[in-house]
Amino acid sequence: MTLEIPEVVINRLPVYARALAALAMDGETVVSSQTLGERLDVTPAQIRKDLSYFGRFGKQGRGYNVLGLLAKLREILGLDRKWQVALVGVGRLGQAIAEYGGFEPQGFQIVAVFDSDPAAVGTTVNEVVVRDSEELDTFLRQNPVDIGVVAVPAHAAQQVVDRLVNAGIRAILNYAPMMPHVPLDVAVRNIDPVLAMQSMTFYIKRQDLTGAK
Amino acid sequence: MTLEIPEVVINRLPVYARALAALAMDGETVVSSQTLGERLDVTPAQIRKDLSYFGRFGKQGRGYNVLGLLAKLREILGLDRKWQVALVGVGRLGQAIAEYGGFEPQGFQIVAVFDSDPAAVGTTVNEVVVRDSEELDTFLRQNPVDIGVVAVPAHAAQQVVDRLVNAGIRAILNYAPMMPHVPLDVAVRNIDPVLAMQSMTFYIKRQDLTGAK
DNA sequence: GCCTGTGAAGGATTTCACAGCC
DNA sequence: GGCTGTGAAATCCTTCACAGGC
Repeated sequence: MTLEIPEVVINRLPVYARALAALAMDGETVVSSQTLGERLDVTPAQIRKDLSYFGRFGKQGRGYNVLGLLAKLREILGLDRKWQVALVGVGRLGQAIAEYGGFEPQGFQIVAVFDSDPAAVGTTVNEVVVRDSEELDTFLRQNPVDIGVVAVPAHAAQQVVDRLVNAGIRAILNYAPMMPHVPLDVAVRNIDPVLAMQSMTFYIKRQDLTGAK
Repeated sequence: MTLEIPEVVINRLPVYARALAALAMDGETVVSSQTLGERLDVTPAQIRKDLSYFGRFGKQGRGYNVLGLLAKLREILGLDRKWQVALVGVGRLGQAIAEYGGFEPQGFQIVAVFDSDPAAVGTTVNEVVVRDSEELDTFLRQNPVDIGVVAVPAHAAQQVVDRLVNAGIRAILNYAPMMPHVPLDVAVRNIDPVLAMQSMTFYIKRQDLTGAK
Protein backbone atom coordinates (compact mmCIF):
# COMPACT_ATOMS: atom_id res chain seq x y z
CA MET A 1 0.00 0.00 0.00
CA THR A 2 2.61 2.53 1.11
CA LEU A 3 4.14 1.38 -2.19
CA GLU A 4 7.65 2.49 -2.97
CA ILE A 5 8.76 5.57 -1.20
CA PRO A 6 12.39 6.18 -2.13
CA GLU A 7 14.85 5.59 0.67
CA VAL A 8 16.47 8.98 0.08
CA VAL A 9 13.14 10.52 0.95
CA ILE A 10 12.89 8.56 4.19
CA ASN A 11 16.40 9.62 5.10
CA ARG A 12 15.49 13.27 4.77
CA LEU A 13 12.39 13.15 6.94
CA PRO A 14 14.29 13.07 10.26
CA VAL A 15 16.22 16.11 9.10
CA TYR A 16 12.99 17.95 8.46
CA ALA A 17 11.62 16.83 11.80
CA ARG A 18 14.65 18.12 13.63
CA ALA A 19 14.45 21.49 11.90
CA LEU A 20 10.76 21.75 12.71
CA ALA A 21 11.46 21.01 16.36
CA ALA A 22 14.01 23.82 16.37
CA LEU A 23 11.53 26.18 14.72
CA ALA A 24 8.92 25.26 17.31
CA MET A 25 11.41 26.06 20.07
CA ASP A 26 11.93 29.45 18.47
CA GLY A 27 8.21 30.02 18.72
CA GLU A 28 7.52 29.78 14.99
CA THR A 29 4.06 28.44 14.24
CA VAL A 30 4.11 28.38 10.45
CA VAL A 31 6.85 27.69 7.91
CA SER A 32 6.98 27.62 4.12
CA SER A 33 8.95 25.09 2.10
CA GLN A 34 11.04 28.05 1.01
CA THR A 35 12.04 29.03 4.55
CA LEU A 36 12.57 25.47 5.70
CA GLY A 37 14.65 24.80 2.62
CA GLU A 38 16.94 27.73 3.30
CA ARG A 39 17.68 26.43 6.77
CA LEU A 40 18.53 23.00 5.45
CA ASP A 41 20.07 23.71 2.08
CA VAL A 42 17.35 21.77 0.35
CA THR A 43 15.22 23.11 -2.48
CA PRO A 44 11.63 24.00 -1.62
CA ALA A 45 10.40 21.74 -4.41
CA GLN A 46 12.18 18.82 -2.88
CA ILE A 47 10.57 19.34 0.49
CA ARG A 48 7.12 19.61 -1.05
CA LYS A 49 7.64 16.56 -3.22
CA ASP A 50 8.97 14.53 -0.31
CA LEU A 51 5.99 15.40 1.87
CA SER A 52 3.58 14.70 -0.96
CA TYR A 53 4.40 11.00 -0.69
CA PHE A 54 2.58 10.97 2.61
CA GLY A 55 -0.25 13.41 2.24
CA ARG A 56 -1.14 17.06 1.95
CA PHE A 57 0.02 18.83 5.03
CA GLY A 58 0.31 22.44 3.91
CA LYS A 59 -1.99 25.33 3.19
CA GLN A 60 -1.67 27.34 0.01
CA GLY A 61 -0.58 30.88 0.61
CA ARG A 62 0.52 30.06 4.17
CA GLY A 63 2.85 27.12 4.38
CA TYR A 64 2.94 24.35 6.97
CA ASN A 65 1.88 24.39 10.57
CA VAL A 66 5.11 23.69 12.42
CA LEU A 67 3.76 21.57 15.23
CA GLY A 68 1.25 19.84 13.00
CA LEU A 69 3.83 18.81 10.43
CA LEU A 70 6.28 17.79 13.13
CA ALA A 71 3.68 15.53 14.70
CA LYS A 72 2.91 14.00 11.29
CA LEU A 73 6.55 13.30 10.55
CA ARG A 74 7.09 11.79 13.97
CA GLU A 75 4.16 9.52 13.38
CA ILE A 76 5.32 8.53 9.91
CA LEU A 77 8.79 7.73 11.18
CA GLY A 78 7.59 6.02 14.33
CA LEU A 79 9.28 8.56 16.55
CA ASP A 80 6.18 8.88 18.65
CA ARG A 81 7.09 5.84 20.65
CA LYS A 82 10.04 4.39 22.53
CA TRP A 83 12.50 1.97 20.94
CA GLN A 84 14.52 -0.66 22.73
CA VAL A 85 18.17 -0.89 21.75
CA ALA A 86 20.76 -3.57 22.42
CA LEU A 87 24.43 -2.67 22.24
CA VAL A 88 27.05 -5.27 21.39
CA GLY A 89 30.63 -4.42 22.28
CA VAL A 90 31.79 -2.33 25.22
CA GLY A 91 35.32 -1.51 24.26
CA ARG A 92 36.23 2.14 24.13
CA LEU A 93 33.81 2.81 21.32
CA GLY A 94 30.97 0.83 22.85
CA GLN A 95 31.38 2.61 26.16
CA ALA A 96 31.30 5.97 24.48
CA ILE A 97 28.07 4.96 22.75
CA ALA A 98 26.51 3.71 25.97
CA GLU A 99 27.39 6.92 27.73
CA TYR A 100 26.42 9.18 24.85
CA GLY A 101 23.41 11.13 26.03
CA GLY A 102 21.89 11.75 22.61
CA PHE A 103 19.82 8.60 22.12
CA GLU A 104 17.68 8.55 25.24
CA PRO A 105 15.95 11.94 24.73
CA GLN A 106 14.97 10.80 21.25
CA GLY A 107 13.30 7.69 22.56
CA PHE A 108 16.09 5.19 21.97
CA GLN A 109 16.76 3.28 25.18
CA ILE A 110 19.75 1.03 25.56
CA VAL A 111 18.20 -1.81 27.51
CA ALA A 112 20.96 -4.38 27.19
CA VAL A 113 24.68 -4.47 26.60
CA PHE A 114 26.81 -7.42 25.55
CA ASP A 115 30.48 -8.23 25.27
CA SER A 116 32.47 -11.39 24.69
CA ASP A 117 35.35 -10.39 26.96
CA PRO A 118 34.96 -12.18 30.32
CA ALA A 119 36.64 -9.24 32.01
CA ALA A 120 33.87 -6.92 30.85
CA VAL A 121 30.95 -9.23 31.58
CA GLY A 122 29.32 -8.35 34.85
CA THR A 123 30.59 -4.80 34.94
CA THR A 124 28.23 -1.89 34.48
CA VAL A 125 28.12 0.72 31.73
CA ASN A 126 25.75 3.60 32.17
CA GLU A 127 23.75 1.63 34.72
CA VAL A 128 23.30 -1.40 32.52
CA VAL A 129 24.99 -4.69 33.39
CA VAL A 130 27.18 -6.14 30.66
CA ARG A 131 26.06 -9.61 29.64
CA ASP A 132 28.02 -12.33 27.94
CA SER A 133 27.61 -12.31 24.18
CA GLU A 134 26.70 -15.97 24.45
CA GLU A 135 23.42 -14.88 26.00
CA LEU A 136 22.59 -12.67 23.03
CA ASP A 137 20.20 -15.04 21.29
CA THR A 138 18.45 -16.11 24.48
CA PHE A 139 18.04 -12.57 25.69
CA LEU A 140 16.70 -11.24 22.40
CA ARG A 141 14.13 -13.97 22.18
CA GLN A 142 12.86 -13.23 25.65
CA ASN A 143 12.98 -9.45 25.62
CA PRO A 144 11.63 -7.01 23.06
CA VAL A 145 14.54 -5.30 21.36
CA ASP A 146 14.03 -3.29 18.17
CA ILE A 147 17.47 -2.10 17.18
CA GLY A 148 20.94 -3.60 17.46
CA VAL A 149 24.03 -1.44 17.73
CA VAL A 150 27.28 -3.10 16.71
CA ALA A 151 30.49 -1.78 18.24
CA VAL A 152 32.84 -4.73 17.97
CA PRO A 153 36.05 -5.04 15.93
CA ALA A 154 35.58 -5.44 12.19
CA HIS A 155 36.61 -9.09 12.18
CA ALA A 156 33.85 -10.00 14.64
CA ALA A 157 31.13 -7.76 13.25
CA GLN A 158 29.58 -9.99 10.59
CA GLN A 159 29.11 -12.75 13.12
CA VAL A 160 27.40 -10.38 15.54
CA VAL A 161 25.20 -9.04 12.77
CA ASP A 162 24.20 -12.57 11.79
CA ARG A 163 23.23 -13.39 15.34
CA LEU A 164 21.18 -10.22 15.69
CA VAL A 165 19.41 -10.94 12.42
CA ASN A 166 18.76 -14.56 13.36
CA ALA A 167 17.29 -13.41 16.62
CA GLY A 168 14.78 -11.29 14.71
CA ILE A 169 16.37 -7.83 14.82
CA ARG A 170 15.34 -5.80 11.74
CA ALA A 171 17.43 -2.64 12.27
CA ILE A 172 21.16 -2.39 12.84
CA LEU A 173 23.35 0.59 13.51
CA ASN A 174 26.84 -0.53 12.64
CA TYR A 175 29.94 1.22 13.97
CA ALA A 176 32.37 -1.44 12.79
CA PRO A 177 34.46 -0.44 9.77
CA MET A 178 32.96 -2.97 7.37
CA MET A 179 29.82 -3.42 5.28
CA PRO A 180 27.65 -6.09 6.85
CA HIS A 181 25.66 -8.52 4.73
CA VAL A 182 22.01 -8.66 5.72
CA PRO A 183 18.75 -9.92 4.22
CA LEU A 184 16.67 -7.41 2.26
CA ASP A 185 14.20 -6.88 5.07
CA VAL A 186 16.84 -5.71 7.53
CA ALA A 187 17.76 -2.01 7.67
CA VAL A 188 21.40 -1.14 8.22
CA ARG A 189 23.09 2.21 8.72
CA ASN A 190 26.84 2.47 8.95
CA ILE A 191 28.63 5.01 11.08
CA ASP A 192 32.07 5.18 9.57
CA PRO A 193 34.04 8.36 10.18
CA VAL A 194 37.16 7.02 8.47
CA LEU A 195 35.28 6.39 5.21
CA ALA A 196 33.80 9.86 5.49
CA MET A 197 37.24 11.40 5.78
CA GLN A 198 38.65 9.24 3.02
CA SER A 199 36.09 10.55 0.55
CA MET A 200 36.68 14.19 1.51
CA THR A 201 40.36 13.97 0.81
CA PHE A 202 39.58 13.48 -2.86
CA TYR A 203 38.14 16.98 -2.95
CA ILE A 204 40.88 18.75 -1.04
CA LYS A 205 43.71 16.96 -2.79
CA ARG A 206 43.78 19.41 -5.71
CA GLN A 207 44.57 22.85 -4.40
CA ASP A 208 46.44 22.83 -1.10
CA LEU A 209 50.20 22.82 -1.06
CA THR A 210 50.29 24.70 2.22
CA GLY A 211 47.60 27.18 2.93
CA ALA A 212 49.80 30.24 2.73
CA LYS A 213 47.33 33.14 2.88
CA MET B 1 39.81 18.12 -16.67
CA THR B 2 38.81 15.52 -14.09
CA LEU B 3 35.41 16.95 -15.05
CA GLU B 4 32.39 15.76 -13.17
CA ILE B 5 32.82 12.55 -11.35
CA PRO B 6 29.64 11.89 -9.38
CA GLU B 7 30.00 12.22 -5.64
CA VAL B 8 28.39 8.81 -5.10
CA VAL B 9 31.26 7.32 -7.03
CA ILE B 10 33.85 9.08 -4.88
CA ASN B 11 32.08 7.84 -1.77
CA ARG B 12 32.37 4.25 -2.92
CA LEU B 13 36.07 4.34 -3.69
CA PRO B 14 37.20 4.16 -0.05
CA VAL B 15 34.95 1.14 0.36
CA TYR B 16 36.65 -0.56 -2.56
CA ALA B 17 40.05 0.40 -1.19
CA ARG B 18 39.27 -1.12 2.18
CA ALA B 19 38.07 -4.36 0.61
CA LEU B 20 41.18 -4.55 -1.54
CA ALA B 21 43.37 -4.06 1.52
CA ALA B 22 41.56 -6.95 3.18
CA LEU B 23 42.02 -9.12 0.09
CA ALA B 24 45.71 -8.27 0.03
CA MET B 25 45.98 -9.34 3.67
CA ASP B 26 44.38 -12.64 2.72
CA GLY B 27 47.10 -13.09 0.14
CA GLU B 28 44.88 -12.59 -2.89
CA THR B 29 46.72 -11.10 -5.81
CA VAL B 30 43.95 -10.78 -8.37
CA VAL B 31 40.24 -10.03 -8.07
CA SER B 32 37.39 -9.70 -10.55
CA SER B 33 34.64 -7.11 -10.32
CA GLN B 34 32.34 -10.07 -9.77
CA THR B 35 34.19 -11.30 -6.69
CA LEU B 36 34.76 -7.86 -5.26
CA GLY B 37 31.11 -7.06 -5.81
CA GLU B 38 29.95 -10.09 -3.89
CA ARG B 39 32.01 -9.06 -0.90
CA LEU B 40 30.54 -5.59 -0.91
CA ASP B 41 27.00 -6.12 -2.15
CA VAL B 42 27.68 -3.99 -5.19
CA THR B 43 27.05 -5.05 -8.77
CA PRO B 44 30.14 -5.87 -10.84
CA ALA B 45 28.99 -3.40 -13.49
CA GLN B 46 28.96 -0.64 -10.93
CA ILE B 47 32.49 -1.33 -9.84
CA ARG B 48 33.73 -1.38 -13.43
CA LYS B 49 31.87 1.79 -14.30
CA ASP B 50 33.13 3.56 -11.20
CA LEU B 51 36.71 2.65 -11.95
CA SER B 52 36.34 3.63 -15.59
CA TYR B 53 36.05 7.27 -14.55
CA PHE B 54 39.70 7.16 -13.62
CA GLY B 55 41.33 4.86 -16.11
CA ARG B 56 41.64 1.26 -17.21
CA PHE B 57 43.03 -0.76 -14.39
CA GLY B 58 41.94 -4.28 -15.19
CA LYS B 59 42.95 -7.04 -17.54
CA GLN B 60 40.37 -8.84 -19.63
CA GLY B 61 40.00 -12.44 -18.71
CA ARG B 62 41.83 -11.91 -15.40
CA GLY B 63 40.44 -9.08 -13.35
CA TYR B 64 42.33 -6.51 -11.31
CA ASN B 65 45.66 -6.74 -9.62
CA VAL B 66 44.80 -6.30 -5.96
CA LEU B 67 47.82 -4.31 -4.89
CA GLY B 68 47.95 -2.35 -8.12
CA LEU B 69 44.35 -1.24 -7.94
CA LEU B 70 44.66 -0.48 -4.24
CA ALA B 71 47.63 1.77 -4.91
CA LYS B 72 45.71 3.53 -7.70
CA LEU B 73 42.71 4.16 -5.50
CA ARG B 74 44.86 5.42 -2.68
CA GLU B 75 46.49 7.82 -5.06
CA ILE B 76 43.19 9.00 -6.51
CA LEU B 77 41.75 9.61 -3.07
CA GLY B 78 44.93 11.13 -1.70
CA LEU B 79 45.32 8.41 0.88
CA ASP B 80 48.96 8.04 0.00
CA ARG B 81 49.90 10.91 2.25
CA LYS B 82 49.28 12.14 5.77
CA TRP B 83 46.51 14.56 6.64
CA GLN B 84 46.52 17.02 9.51
CA VAL B 85 43.33 17.18 11.53
CA ALA B 86 42.12 19.74 14.07
CA LEU B 87 39.45 18.73 16.55
CA VAL B 88 37.13 21.31 18.07
CA GLY B 89 35.32 20.31 21.25
CA VAL B 90 36.61 17.98 23.93
CA GLY B 91 33.48 17.12 25.82
CA ARG B 92 32.65 13.45 26.14
CA LEU B 93 32.24 13.05 22.42
CA GLY B 94 35.35 15.02 21.54
CA GLN B 95 37.44 13.00 23.94
CA ALA B 96 36.16 9.76 22.52
CA ILE B 97 37.14 10.99 19.05
CA ALA B 98 40.59 12.07 20.18
CA GLU B 99 41.18 8.71 21.81
CA TYR B 100 39.69 6.69 18.98
CA GLY B 101 42.52 4.76 17.45
CA GLY B 102 41.06 4.43 13.99
CA PHE B 103 42.19 7.65 12.36
CA GLU B 104 45.92 7.55 12.90
CA PRO B 105 46.65 4.28 11.07
CA GLN B 106 44.80 5.66 8.06
CA GLY B 107 46.99 8.73 7.96
CA PHE B 108 44.73 11.19 9.76
CA GLN B 109 46.67 12.84 12.56
CA ILE B 110 44.98 14.98 15.14
CA VAL B 111 47.53 17.72 15.52
CA ALA B 112 45.51 20.23 17.50
CA VAL B 113 42.54 20.24 19.83
CA PHE B 114 40.40 23.19 20.86
CA ASP B 115 37.71 23.91 23.42
CA SER B 116 36.03 27.03 24.68
CA ASP B 117 35.70 25.79 28.25
CA PRO B 118 38.49 27.36 30.36
CA ALA B 119 38.48 24.26 32.55
CA ALA B 120 39.44 22.11 29.59
CA VAL B 121 42.03 24.45 28.10
CA GLY B 122 45.54 23.40 29.05
CA THR B 123 44.60 19.82 29.82
CA THR B 124 45.80 17.02 27.60
CA VAL B 125 43.81 14.59 25.47
CA ASN B 126 45.66 11.77 23.84
CA GLU B 127 48.94 13.63 24.24
CA VAL B 128 47.72 16.81 22.62
CA VAL B 129 47.29 19.98 24.67
CA VAL B 130 43.85 21.55 24.52
CA ARG B 131 43.96 25.13 23.24
CA ASP B 132 41.47 27.88 23.71
CA SER B 133 38.99 28.13 20.83
CA GLU B 134 39.89 31.79 20.60
CA GLU B 135 43.23 30.71 19.17
CA LEU B 136 41.57 28.72 16.41
CA ASP B 137 42.01 31.26 13.64
CA THR B 138 45.56 32.19 14.60
CA PHE B 139 46.62 28.59 14.88
CA LEU B 140 45.09 27.51 11.59
CA ARG B 141 46.79 30.33 9.74
CA GLN B 142 50.15 29.39 11.11
CA ASN B 143 49.93 25.63 10.92
CA PRO B 144 48.92 23.43 8.05
CA VAL B 145 45.64 21.73 8.90
CA ASP B 146 43.60 19.97 6.24
CA ILE B 147 40.48 18.74 7.99
CA GLY B 148 38.39 20.10 10.83
CA VAL B 149 36.41 17.82 13.12
CA VAL B 150 33.49 19.45 14.91
CA ALA B 151 32.39 17.94 18.21
CA VAL B 152 30.67 20.82 19.95
CA PRO B 153 27.00 21.16 20.94
CA ALA B 154 24.60 21.83 18.07
CA HIS B 155 23.99 25.44 19.05
CA ALA B 156 27.69 26.27 18.77
CA ALA B 157 28.48 24.21 15.69
CA GLN B 158 27.67 26.66 12.91
CA GLN B 159 29.91 29.25 14.47
CA VAL B 160 32.76 26.78 14.70
CA VAL B 161 32.21 25.69 11.10
CA ASP B 162 32.28 29.31 9.96
CA ARG B 163 35.55 29.91 11.72
CA LEU B 164 37.10 26.81 10.24
CA VAL B 165 35.95 27.80 6.77
CA ASN B 166 37.17 31.35 7.17
CA ALA B 167 40.53 30.06 8.24
CA GLY B 168 40.78 28.12 4.98
CA ILE B 169 39.68 24.62 5.97
CA ARG B 170 38.08 22.84 2.98
CA ALA B 171 36.95 19.61 4.66
CA ILE B 172 34.82 19.19 7.76
CA LEU B 173 33.73 16.11 9.62
CA ASN B 174 30.74 17.18 11.67
CA TYR B 175 29.54 15.24 14.70
CA ALA B 176 27.10 17.91 15.87
CA PRO B 177 23.44 17.05 15.26
CA MET B 178 22.81 19.78 12.72
CA MET B 179 23.41 20.46 9.03
CA PRO B 180 26.12 23.09 8.68
CA HIS B 181 26.01 25.71 5.96
CA VAL B 182 29.21 25.89 3.98
CA PRO B 183 30.38 27.34 0.65
CA LEU B 184 30.30 25.04 -2.35
CA ASP B 185 34.02 24.40 -2.30
CA VAL B 186 33.98 22.97 1.22
CA ALA B 187 33.35 19.26 1.73
CA VAL B 188 31.24 18.24 4.72
CA ARG B 189 30.36 14.82 6.07
CA ASN B 190 27.97 14.43 8.94
CA ILE B 191 28.21 11.71 11.53
CA ASP B 192 24.76 11.55 13.00
CA PRO B 193 23.76 8.26 14.64
CA VAL B 194 20.43 9.63 15.84
CA LEU B 195 19.36 10.53 12.29
CA ALA B 196 20.47 7.10 11.17
CA MET B 197 18.28 5.45 13.78
CA GLN B 198 15.37 7.74 13.07
CA SER B 199 15.28 6.69 9.45
CA MET B 200 15.48 2.99 10.28
CA THR B 201 12.43 3.14 12.52
CA PHE B 202 10.31 3.89 9.48
CA TYR B 203 11.11 0.46 8.13
CA ILE B 204 10.59 -1.51 11.31
CA LYS B 205 7.42 0.31 12.30
CA ARG B 206 5.16 -1.90 10.19
CA GLN B 207 5.48 -5.45 11.43
CA ASP B 208 6.58 -5.71 15.04
CA LEU B 209 4.03 -5.73 17.82
CA THR B 210 6.27 -7.79 20.06
CA GLY B 211 8.58 -10.28 18.52
CA ALA B 212 6.80 -13.35 19.76
CA LYS B 213 8.58 -16.31 18.18
C1' DG C 1 36.16 -19.12 -21.65
C1' DC C 2 36.60 -15.37 -18.71
C1' DC C 3 36.41 -10.73 -17.68
C1' DT C 4 37.07 -5.69 -18.67
C1' DG C 5 35.50 -1.18 -20.42
C1' DT C 6 31.75 1.28 -22.17
C1' DG C 7 27.99 3.11 -25.13
C1' DA C 8 23.16 2.76 -24.77
C1' DA C 9 18.99 1.76 -22.19
C1' DG C 10 16.58 1.93 -18.21
C1' DG C 11 15.37 3.58 -13.74
C1' DA C 12 15.47 6.80 -10.03
C1' DT C 13 15.57 11.35 -8.24
C1' DT C 14 15.40 16.21 -8.65
C1' DT C 15 13.79 20.34 -10.53
C1' DC C 16 10.56 22.97 -13.21
C1' DA C 17 6.58 25.33 -13.79
C1' DC C 18 2.01 26.14 -13.15
C1' DA C 19 -3.01 25.30 -11.83
C1' DG C 20 -5.47 26.00 -7.84
C1' DC C 21 -6.42 27.76 -3.35
C1' DC C 22 -6.01 30.87 0.71
C1' DG D 1 0.44 37.80 -3.66
C1' DG D 2 2.09 33.89 -1.60
C1' DC D 3 2.54 29.18 -1.37
C1' DT D 4 1.16 24.22 -1.94
C1' DG D 5 0.82 19.91 -4.61
C1' DT D 6 2.03 17.70 -8.69
C1' DG D 7 2.43 16.14 -13.55
C1' DA D 8 6.06 16.67 -16.91
C1' DA D 9 10.82 17.57 -18.04
C1' DA D 10 15.39 17.29 -16.94
C1' DT D 11 19.12 15.33 -14.73
C1' DC D 12 21.60 11.90 -12.50
C1' DC D 13 22.84 7.17 -11.60
C1' DT D 14 22.67 2.21 -12.36
C1' DT D 15 22.32 -1.74 -15.08
C1' DC D 16 22.52 -4.06 -19.44
C1' DA D 17 24.76 -6.20 -22.94
C1' DC D 18 28.35 -6.87 -25.90
C1' DA D 19 32.81 -5.90 -28.59
C1' DG D 20 37.34 -6.81 -27.73
C1' DG D 21 41.44 -8.56 -25.36
C1' DC D 22 43.78 -12.11 -22.55
